[in-house]
Amino acid sequence: MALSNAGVRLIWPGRPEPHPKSVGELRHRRGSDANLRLIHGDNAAALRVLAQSGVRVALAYLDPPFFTGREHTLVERRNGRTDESTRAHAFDDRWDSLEAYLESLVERVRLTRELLLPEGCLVLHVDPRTSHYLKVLCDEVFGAASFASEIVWRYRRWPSKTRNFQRVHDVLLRYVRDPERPPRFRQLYEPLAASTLATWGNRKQRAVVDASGRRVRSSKTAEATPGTPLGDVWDIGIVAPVAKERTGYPTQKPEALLERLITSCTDLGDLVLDPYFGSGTTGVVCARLGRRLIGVDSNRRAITIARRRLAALDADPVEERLIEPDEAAPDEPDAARASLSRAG
Amino acid sequence: MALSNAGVRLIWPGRPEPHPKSVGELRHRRGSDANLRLIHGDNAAALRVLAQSGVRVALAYLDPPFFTGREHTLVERRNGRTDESTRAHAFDDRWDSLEAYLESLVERVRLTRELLLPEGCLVLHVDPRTSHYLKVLCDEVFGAASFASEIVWRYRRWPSKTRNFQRVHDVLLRYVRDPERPPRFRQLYEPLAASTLATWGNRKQRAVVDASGRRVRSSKTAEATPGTPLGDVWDIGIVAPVAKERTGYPTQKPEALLERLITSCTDLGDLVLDPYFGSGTTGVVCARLGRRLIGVDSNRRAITIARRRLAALDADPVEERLIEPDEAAPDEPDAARASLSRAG
DNA sequence: GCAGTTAATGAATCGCATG
DNA sequence: CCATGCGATTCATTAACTG
Repeated sequence: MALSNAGVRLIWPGRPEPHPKSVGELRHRRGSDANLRLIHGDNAAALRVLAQSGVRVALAYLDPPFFTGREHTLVERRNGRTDESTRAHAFDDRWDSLEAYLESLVERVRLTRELLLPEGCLVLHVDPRTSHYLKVLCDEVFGAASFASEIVWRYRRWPSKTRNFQRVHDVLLRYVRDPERPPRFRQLYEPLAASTLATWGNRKQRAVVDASGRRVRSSKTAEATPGTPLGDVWDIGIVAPVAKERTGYPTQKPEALLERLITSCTDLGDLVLDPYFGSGTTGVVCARLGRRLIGVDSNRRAITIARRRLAALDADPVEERLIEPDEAAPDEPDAARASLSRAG
Repeated sequence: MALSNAGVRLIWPGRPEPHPKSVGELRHRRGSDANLRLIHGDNAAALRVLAQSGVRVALAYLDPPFFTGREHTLVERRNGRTDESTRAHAFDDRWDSLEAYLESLVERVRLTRELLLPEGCLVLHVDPRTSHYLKVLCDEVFGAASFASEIVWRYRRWPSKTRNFQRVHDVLLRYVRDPERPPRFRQLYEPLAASTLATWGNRKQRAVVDASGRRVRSSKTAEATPGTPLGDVWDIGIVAPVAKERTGYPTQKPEALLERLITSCTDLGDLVLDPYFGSGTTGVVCARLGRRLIGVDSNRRAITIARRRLAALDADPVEERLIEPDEAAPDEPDAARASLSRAG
């Protein structure tokens, strides 16, 4: 039986219907490499502008706030050391209610879906305390048949004292745009299980069937196996607190995680979208793997950190500022601008 | 912010309100060890009877059908070989709709919750395609604050050809009865990560904090570490097709999985409830670990297989037959009885 | 009737964990 | 080291409905 969720719906008092909004415009600021676009502004508004301009992406990776109820800050890092004096606002993860949080996210998911190529996919990175609500809502947006995978990212961290199992995983919900069409997918492999290796070495097995067509046994072949096809539970270390990879931006995701996702779900030259760009790990991996990118973040410092990381890879991303239709000033001077000039 | 789901509710046309039903009665059949009770009959009806008799359990493990849309069968196994000629009905996993499936399960969850000790917990073992709907519904039954863990069971299996990540995990949703009270919990440990072992060996680390109370570094201590506290992602092998552990019953769960759960969530002598008993793996582990058990299954062959497995451990479980109030015959003869007599 | 959609059936598959 | 069995796979095909 195909999983159909027709009729099952998540509701709450005052849940709004989606409705169109007027779009803003993008103003170019600096940079020369149009394969890497960083957009400073509200992501919902940016997604509307991008939709109107006809942009279509192979992969959208969304790493939104996790409903922690906290305001998250970032620290400057110089020579691998944090400088506490420069602690600044990164993003606000305080919400009036679970409903408000879900509404905000599902609106972005809905807008992002419009930007997917027919063979494209969306990956929503969340926490196992909210993933279930979001899965139900995303099933409503995409249709349950478009659900592809619940990817479990298993990491290791400093244990906390609790009368419960340590929470050591995040959840990545993957949806394809069109379930009828084979999605972009490159088969990756992981090492064989120890027991298989012990029994079979790295030789492929072949099923042996008898005259009546029933299988009787397996046999070893001369062919070497590349490993077992990659599963949906990924054991990847977090970015260690002292790692060189650290940017000082909170909730930074490891490059290995993004690399696996981008390699699996896109081809060389494909366009990747990240509406919650943060310190730009997605951008770094895209630059390294030859994928094009659009990253959006409402925080000026995030854009600056991402720009520096990309500059270190000899990339010069185009930077744009989103002008929303109701903004009075055409291109207001903002406080961060001076510091950016120094940085650039 | 504590996760509150007040106001968010899963609905569908015709979703029923829970309502009380008249209870049946249990009729004793055979067996002498009242620490192990096997009940043959509909589990919802059995849960009502148990509630009325005042039974309270420390752990309820529910392993319901996974919404596969198939009828599952079992085969006889003699000397580790399957005999195809004896293929028989095990359980029916065909449903009119997702709604019907959810309704059936959530009713059992609601009834099971009533049987939990204040410090007890319920674990619902499901599939990542339905886990999200069930989590939303269970949050409604228990309150979101009672949600303890999403446990991910990662296993290894034969890969299938698909343009997607191989699905290699199940989900176990754990809820505590009373979030205000410390639940039964025994801290288990797993081996340290390879990188930790390389740096620290098996010595415990101690956080070193400076005068201002901020942590500056860690130091090695003389104390040996028992490992890292057990996480919520469990890597446990499936029961191999040729393993001695195999019963011939479909969807059999490995003893290692139940052992970890039961050891963590119960003390010696505690009562465990399994309303979807199947071939009785929960019972085998309970008998081995000195826990008491109530297992319920509507399939006569399942009860028979479970009884045999327990007999092999020198246990003689009490077997009961549930008589529902609307049943005409007081204790009807059933076909399986003769074969059971031979077995017993 | 016929096209279109859905459900049931059959075939292919190879890594895993025993014995 | 070698033999063994198989699937809470997935994919393709056929059969059975529906309008």
